[in-house]
Amino acid sequence: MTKWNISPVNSYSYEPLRIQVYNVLREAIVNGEFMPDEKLTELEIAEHLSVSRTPVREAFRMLEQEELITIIPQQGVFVSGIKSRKEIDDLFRVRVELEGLAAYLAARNINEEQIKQLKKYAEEIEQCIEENDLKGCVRIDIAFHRIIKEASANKWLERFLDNLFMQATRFRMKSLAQEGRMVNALNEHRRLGEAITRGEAELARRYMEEHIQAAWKSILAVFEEEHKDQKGV
Amino acid sequence: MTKWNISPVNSYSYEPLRIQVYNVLREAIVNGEFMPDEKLTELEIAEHLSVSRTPVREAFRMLEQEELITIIPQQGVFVSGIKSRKEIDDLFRVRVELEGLAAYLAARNINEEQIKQLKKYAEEIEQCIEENDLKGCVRIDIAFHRIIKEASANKWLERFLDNLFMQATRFRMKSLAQEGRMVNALNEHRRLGEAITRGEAELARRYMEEHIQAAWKSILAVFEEEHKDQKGV
DNA sequence: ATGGATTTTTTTGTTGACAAAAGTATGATA
DNA sequence: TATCATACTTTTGTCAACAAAAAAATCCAT
Repeated sequence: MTKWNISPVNSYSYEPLRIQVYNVLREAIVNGEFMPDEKLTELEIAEHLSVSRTPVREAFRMLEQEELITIIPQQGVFVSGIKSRKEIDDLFRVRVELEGLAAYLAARNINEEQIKQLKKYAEEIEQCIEENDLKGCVRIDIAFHRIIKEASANKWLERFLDNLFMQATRFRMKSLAQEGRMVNALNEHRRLGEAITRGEAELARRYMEEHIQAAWKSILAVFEEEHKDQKGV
Repeated sequence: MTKWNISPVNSYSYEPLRIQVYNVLREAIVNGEFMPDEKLTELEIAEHLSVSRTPVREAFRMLEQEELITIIPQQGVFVSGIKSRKEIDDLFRVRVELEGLAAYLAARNINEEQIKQLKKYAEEIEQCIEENDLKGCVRIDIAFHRIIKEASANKWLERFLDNLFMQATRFRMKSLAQEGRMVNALNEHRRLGEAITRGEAELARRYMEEHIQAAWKSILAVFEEEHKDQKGV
């Protein structure tokens, strides 16, 4: 039973099992613990986590709405995977728009506490780059975007960005690993953070749009590289 | 047992019960069959639809991800309702952006079949206005936006717009019922449809943004009217 | 009557059992 | 050997029963 490395659920938690199972599975999918297109069977997951099928089924229904899995009735549950260039384009086309809006709103709403955090991350990421700490970079990149998302203080925007973010996560590491991408991202973050801090909303939006577009291009490059000898398969 | 007027499920359908229940409940919520903040108990819904609690529970998990209901663990399921001005603002702030993007993409992707439909709706809505047929207007307004959404051919955009659209539906009727709003909406639709048909993407985006902003203002007016003597309650 | 503790009822959370469909293996026939 | 029908296994869909928590009702003391 060591097929997967997924955290157990906590029997002493007051949270319903379905929510714990949901969290465990979401993490596992986002972190690539399950392979894309892999079939997840209720019983197997349930036994791994030592719960019955019911909470697993309910967790599946929740994950389905976020496109992390695909449920085909009477057949089963399959892990979603980004498989075509169009899917990447669809994802980033929307992300450019929504992250841009988030930056715009953040520049108008951000409070002192959040500004302080933004500055802290700016310093930390600089250090990560010096040490060539890829994982640290990814962690801070995520935190940076989270602050802006929260500062936008718009429920729908936050929800949608969460969805898109999870989908993009699998690519983030590979993208940042590219030569020069990390340093570019740092610079993009810096001027973006400054624009938000100064409350220049339209400028912040433009910088964010350019930042996401750069990430888009970078991820496409990774994708094309991975698929260059699989054309027409 | 005539508390609600909700459609029964079809025992001969091949669709799993959870999906049928989900569809029934979604329609009921969007059409205002349930009151906002009303508590839905599993057993009551199950008995109404002559199914067991299991498919009802699974339908609840699906509806939760769309914010149509709020689930509080160990307490129950409550119908969501738009209750504050900020919630309307949050909704429309994002909708302006996403509908605008949809119009932009539609102008670049739309096919002959969809153009024909767009023109058909333009004629039909004119007739509805003459006959002062409010329900017809709403129906066509929905169809009009659906065509543009589908023409955008972006999975994420379509999903998010669906979510926002459902939330806005409860207000749509009241908004269009306002003096002059129907005629304005018609004109906005017309120039928007023409821009899309001609493939003028940036123009289509601007027209759509203005159209959604007008709807926003109109809905705010309705909302303020309804709450003008409830300040500070 | 009012407030608070206690019992009763209702409702949610979880489980295991059964039915039905899909998937897999077996075997006969050409 | 390939193909098709049949039996077998696995997996999903649904249900009913039980456990535990929350909500409601009852009772008592003031």
